[in-house]
Amino acid sequence: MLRMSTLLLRTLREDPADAEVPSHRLLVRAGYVRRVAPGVYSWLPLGMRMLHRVSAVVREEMDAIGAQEVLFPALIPREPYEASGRWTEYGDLLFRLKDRRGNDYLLGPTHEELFTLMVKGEYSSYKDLPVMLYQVQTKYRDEARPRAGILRGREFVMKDSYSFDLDDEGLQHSYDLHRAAYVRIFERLGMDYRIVSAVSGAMGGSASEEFLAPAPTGEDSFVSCTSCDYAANTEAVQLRAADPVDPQSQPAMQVLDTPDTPTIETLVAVLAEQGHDIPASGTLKNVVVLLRHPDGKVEPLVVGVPGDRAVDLKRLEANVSPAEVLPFEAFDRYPALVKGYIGPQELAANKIRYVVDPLVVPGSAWATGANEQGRHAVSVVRGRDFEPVEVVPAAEVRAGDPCGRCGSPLEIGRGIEIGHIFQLGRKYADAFGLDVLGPLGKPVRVTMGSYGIGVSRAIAAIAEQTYDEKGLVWPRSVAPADVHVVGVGKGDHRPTAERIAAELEAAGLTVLLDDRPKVSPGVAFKDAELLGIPTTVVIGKSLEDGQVEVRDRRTGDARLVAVDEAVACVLADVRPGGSS
RNA sequence: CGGGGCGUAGCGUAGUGGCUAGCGCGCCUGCUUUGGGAGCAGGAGAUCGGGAGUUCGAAUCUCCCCGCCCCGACCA
Repeated sequence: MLRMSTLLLRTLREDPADAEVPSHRLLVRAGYVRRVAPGVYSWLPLGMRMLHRVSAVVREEMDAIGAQEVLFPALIPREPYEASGRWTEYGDLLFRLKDRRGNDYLLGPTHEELFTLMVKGEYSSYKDLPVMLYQVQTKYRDEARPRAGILRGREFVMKDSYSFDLDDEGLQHSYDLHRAAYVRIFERLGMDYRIVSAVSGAMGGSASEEFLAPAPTGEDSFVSCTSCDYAANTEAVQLRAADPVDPQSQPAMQVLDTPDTPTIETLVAVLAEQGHDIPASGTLKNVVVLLRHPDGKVEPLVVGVPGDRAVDLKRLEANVSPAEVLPFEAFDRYPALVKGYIGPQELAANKIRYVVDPLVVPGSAWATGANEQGRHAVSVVRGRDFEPVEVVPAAEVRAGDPCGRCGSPLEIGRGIEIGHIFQLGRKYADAFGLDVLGPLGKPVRVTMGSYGIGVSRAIAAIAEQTYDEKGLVWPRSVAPADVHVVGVGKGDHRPTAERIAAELEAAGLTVLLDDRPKVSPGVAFKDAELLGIPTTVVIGKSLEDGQVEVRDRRTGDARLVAVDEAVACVLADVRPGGSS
């Protein structure tokens, strides 16, 4: 039994000044977590219980698909990450440290390397596969900007698992098992979630899906179709583009004097004055970014998008991964790039890479820069006047854009990434030479999948989805206790509260008992609401009539029941099916 | 990395050169109170982020440093 008289818990009457998002504010106020450093939090007893409960759900479902739990160190020597290339690829995101002898170590951001090495070290036959391993462990990432409390921390608890298969078919099977397990996990956690297509990103590999918890404070934006079941991270979305046009059917390119038109807005106005009625969506905006490749090489990249849209840098970066996108400023070193008047016509001749968004379809005609100060060109046609080296989705996606699958309008939402599953392929198997001997006596290169759930983040995400103006409102499956027993007033209220609490505990429930001496009813009620335990039993003035009150935190519903029926009544609420 | 804001007790804050740094919450002692963040009385708790400087006198002015929070990472 959790007794509030002795529980390490102090609720705050006021919001902490440094917390903005609801989950952060409430988890601190309700005494679940405390900040130790930016993005680094301590978990107090109630928060710790939640970590345990969420982890338990995750473990049960992972075990159920046959995954085996292991535990790797968080403190890892440099060598494995050197071998995979991530010692450099991860850049500043990696926490690095040295031991007393000057040897390099890191705090693990994810553990592909060590899992791969473990399988390589223990297994050597195709008969050993497939195998799935997982751990629940603390991860470290030196985020540029930790934010929102435990939603994006630099230290966080993650379940990561990895599958090892002989072939693509096996990988698909392992992936499907994980996907189904994740569905069960997030259902059991009582979360609202969406499965969206994702870009596999820096990890390499092919199929990839994210589990997003829709919430206004989420950092990811995703689109979902209003008529079919297509949903995707905005970075990965495929829009329906217009059909290609025959370039020869377009009028000839024409260069115009357009003084003082460094922006799309000014350009459209000046073109209109000159009799060219071209909307912003008919202009071609050419944005220069700096691309940094994994080998350290840096080059400018010009990206063409319709002028009425911004370049979505996250989407661009996701689609040029593993290269990194940086702001470009060195116009003085590239005279071919005339700031404000860039057009794609001469970029190839100047050996500058030019890519376009799929919205810039083959044969389409555009008004764009003429690569001279104060001049633009109209009827500049893809496939005749310029040709991109590649088509890269990079334009901002807007609500109402056509679904790539069915053409219906898309809607946009924000979500918190709580899970990510993807088919890694052989990147790490190649890096470490992970082979097993096949049935024909020849080595077979193993193929891998990688699957993660943010355990601590899930707690914050649940808070974001369920809180109300009074405080936290936990789903039963993760709440730090099943029932909160509050005894207020004098006389025999307290002994009765003790008795009911003991009976509830004997029935197998986790009970939080407010047995603090001398707290006023108001304080006890406010705290109960702030803490968010799903059911509260109030033993108070109605005891004179032989009744106690059973409250539902989520609905606010309160019922008076006879003292003798209180335990049965609570049990019926906590375990609706009557099972244990 | 850029921009903005902020550092005063465990938490929230007041205090623009002048006496012993004030208030609320929380905490301790006593009495009263007990269905919606109780009352009275007494108390503990602060190197005012750090350093240097100006001054008879600095939380307050100057300089440097450190830390934190938020926003932005592009608009050609």
